[in-house]
Parts: sequence; structure tokens; C-alpha cells
Amino acid sequence: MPVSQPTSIQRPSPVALHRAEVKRPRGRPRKTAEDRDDGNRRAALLQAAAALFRRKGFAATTTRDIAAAAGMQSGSPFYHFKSKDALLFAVMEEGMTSALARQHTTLALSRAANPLAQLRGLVHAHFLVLLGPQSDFIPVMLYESRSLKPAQREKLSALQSQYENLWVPVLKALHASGHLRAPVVLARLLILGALNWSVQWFDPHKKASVDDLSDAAMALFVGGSVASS
Amino acid sequence: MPVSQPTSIQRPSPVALHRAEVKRPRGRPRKTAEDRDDGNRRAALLQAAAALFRRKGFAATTTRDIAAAAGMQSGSPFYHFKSKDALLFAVMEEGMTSALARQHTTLALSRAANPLAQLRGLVHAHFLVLLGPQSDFIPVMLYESRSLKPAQREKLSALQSQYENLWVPVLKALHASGHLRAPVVLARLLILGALNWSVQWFDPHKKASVDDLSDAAMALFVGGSVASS
DNA sequence: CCTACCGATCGGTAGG
DNA sequence: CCTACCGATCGGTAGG
Repeated sequence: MPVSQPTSIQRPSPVALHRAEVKRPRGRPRKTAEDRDDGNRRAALLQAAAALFRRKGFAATTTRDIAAAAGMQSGSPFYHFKSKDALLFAVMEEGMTSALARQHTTLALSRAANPLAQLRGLVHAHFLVLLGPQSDFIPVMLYESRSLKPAQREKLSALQSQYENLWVPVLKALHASGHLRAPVVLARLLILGALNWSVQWFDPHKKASVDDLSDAAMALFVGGSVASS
Repeated sequence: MPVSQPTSIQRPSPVALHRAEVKRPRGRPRKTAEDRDDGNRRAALLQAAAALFRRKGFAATTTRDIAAAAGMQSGSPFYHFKSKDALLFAVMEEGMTSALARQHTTLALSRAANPLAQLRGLVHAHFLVLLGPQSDFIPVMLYESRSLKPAQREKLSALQSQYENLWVPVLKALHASGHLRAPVVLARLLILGALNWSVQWFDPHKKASVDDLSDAAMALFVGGSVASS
């Protein structure tokens, strides 16, 4: 099974870059096969790290835990990531990028709808990001950001602001129409908090579904069903 | 400046209790001095641990950090607490006991008031517990409980249930009167989540006060001012 | 409560 | 990506 060079997603170190440019024998298509595999292993590490960081926290998770969960030996994660910190940052960045894309789609699909329906769309999609399948990345970002170094935190805060700002026009419209009674800025903070906290108590094996949660949240925040616009 | 004995809030371990009962030489008032000192140092450790656990998390905080913050040498915390785990548990138990007492007082004071005023009282007191002076203990309990051993978590969950159940009658009354539109159980989870999340973003140096937050939360959850009952 | 210390674990690296 | 390893740190303890 062929093995791998780093994909361009991860910035290659000067050394690796140099290697990639210089050495390149003529034989079989080594690079393609290599890249595929590496993306594979890198993605496995990200997924394993996200799951462990979420369950045990960043500081309580060892790089050996992560390596084992991805089926590697203890030193191997450092072939893909410069440090444990870099792994944490990659998990968060991946989570935010994917969540942002999801919410952009949600808003695009409900552009013609009324603000209540738009809020319901944002709420539902946010619950899915937190509680749905492959939902380890964003909870890690929400609950482990104090483990980031300042420079990393700054990079992420740009994405976070983008995400929060998606909610503002919708909330403003609902405030203007009288559906939302609290000031928009505080409302955004309180609403996202109510949703974010669900990762602490939501149990997919119990009766309440993500749809039930979304209905309850809408009833709580804007006092009724989407229909009653 | 007289210093305090441990309040009965902290249950003394059987060993300490035994010692206090048995040994009591006749000379100077040794026991008093010892206990006073011990309560002093123990409380300092609890406070230092709470602040550090809140800021850096349990796993990322070393017992040496805590000792230094309390002005001790590295091995000394283990004279007062059996283990780092025990310190975490003590912080949480102290926080819960104190928060419960506070909310009982709140409810007692507003027993004659209408449910909206009662909710406002609970919300305000909860914000104070999270964000007011000496507010490190409850945030630690909220955000670090996964670091507890199962037996410890079980002991705490009794106190947590007590705390949550204080809200239910008030929410039920508001649901019956039409002020609260969401199902009571989910409403309690979402409301407490919205409040709990405030520890992530509240900045006492900014303009919004705890009173402003309470007003906004009431407006968001029950759509208006307390007066409009 | 301090001094002096131990055993285990951890992030990370060299070299292939 | 593995093997073999290092230096540092950490929770905890003995003995006073």
C-alpha cells in the first residue's frame, strides 16, 4: 500500500516542500497515490482527535490516544501535524468552515421565506452542527478554545464573527416585527448559548429529536410556530 | 482580624472529625488555633483551585499552580486534600451548596410575588452566581464535570437536580398563564443553557450589567417586562 | 505545612 | 509512517 506526501491543505514545511520539488522519479504515478492516502490518514487523525477532544477535553487527551484511535503508532501524528496544538486548531478550523458552509446553504434556501422561517432554518441547522452525525468538531471549538494560543484564537475569531453575523439580519427583522422582544445583540448571545448548551444534555437515545428541540427553541424565543408570521 | 473556621457546608472527612473529637491537650487553645489556620489555608486552596480550574481547565492546571497561588509549596495541597480530584470535587460541592442556598433565599423573598417576578429573581440570582464576585465555583462545576469520577458525579447530580427543580414550578405557572410557550422541561434546559453560556462572553468591563442581562433574558423568554403580568 | 524525592506519563524528535 | 528514545513535568508520598 503506497504511502504518502502531505496534501496542500496542510502547509508543508520548507523541508518537505523542497523534497517534493526536487525528488520526483519517473516511474509509476507516485504522487497521486500518495496524496490520496495521506488525505486519508490526515482525515482519520482529525476525526479521532475531534472525538477525543470532545469527550475528554484537549489537555486530558494524549497524542498517543489519538494515534491509537487512528490506528497509528505514538509518534506518527507528528508526521501529519507539527504539534498537538496544530491538531486542535485544524479540528476547529475544519469545523467552522463546514458549519459556515452549511448555514450559507440554509440561508440561501430560505431567502424567499419570512424571517421566522429563516430563524427556524438557522436554529435547526445549528442543532445539526452540534448534535448531528459527525458533530464533534464544533463542540470542540466551543468548549476548548481556551486551549488555543492567542495567534490561533485570532485566526478563528474571524470565522466565528462571520458565523454570528449570519444571525443578525434575521434577528433584526424579528425585532422590528415585534416577534423578538430582547435587544438584538444580547438576544443573539442568549439564543446561541441556549443552543450551544444542548451538547451538555442532549441524548439522541431519548425521545426529543432535533426537530422537537428546534420547535421548542422557536416557541421560547419568538413565542410560537413559524406559521404565525 | 479574626479568621474563620470551616463552615459546616464542607463536610469534614471522618478522619478529621475523629481527630478533632479525640485529641485535645490542656495547654493553650490549640484546637481553635489549628482549626482556624486550617480553615484558612483550606479555603485559600479552594479559592485558588476554583480560579485556576475556571481559567485553564482542570487537566491543564497543576497542583503546583494551585499551591503557588495559595502561597504554599508543591506538596502542601495534599495535606488538605487527598488528591487533585478531591479538590475539584470540593470546589464543585461548595459552589453548588452556596448557589442552592442563594436561590432558596431568592424564592423565599418572592413567594408572594407573581411567577414573572419569581422567574426574574431566579434569573438574576443565577447570573450573579455565574458572573458576580467569587463566581468561580459554579462555572467550574458547569464546565469541568467530565473530569469527575463517576462516583463523584453521582453525588453532585443530586444537588444539581435540586437546583433545576427550583425552576420547574415557576416555569409551569408561566406556561399555564401563556407567558411561556415552550414545553416546560425543554424550556428549563434552554433557559439555563442561555444563562450558563454567559460565562463565555460576559465582560464586566463592558456596558451591559447583570441587570441588563436579566432584563434581556426575561424579554427573550417570556416576551416582556415583569410588570406586564 | 516543607523538603526531597519517585515513578509514570507526555509531547516531541532522529533516523530510517 | 514506525522504532527507539529523550527531557520535562506531573500527581503524589515519606518523614519530619
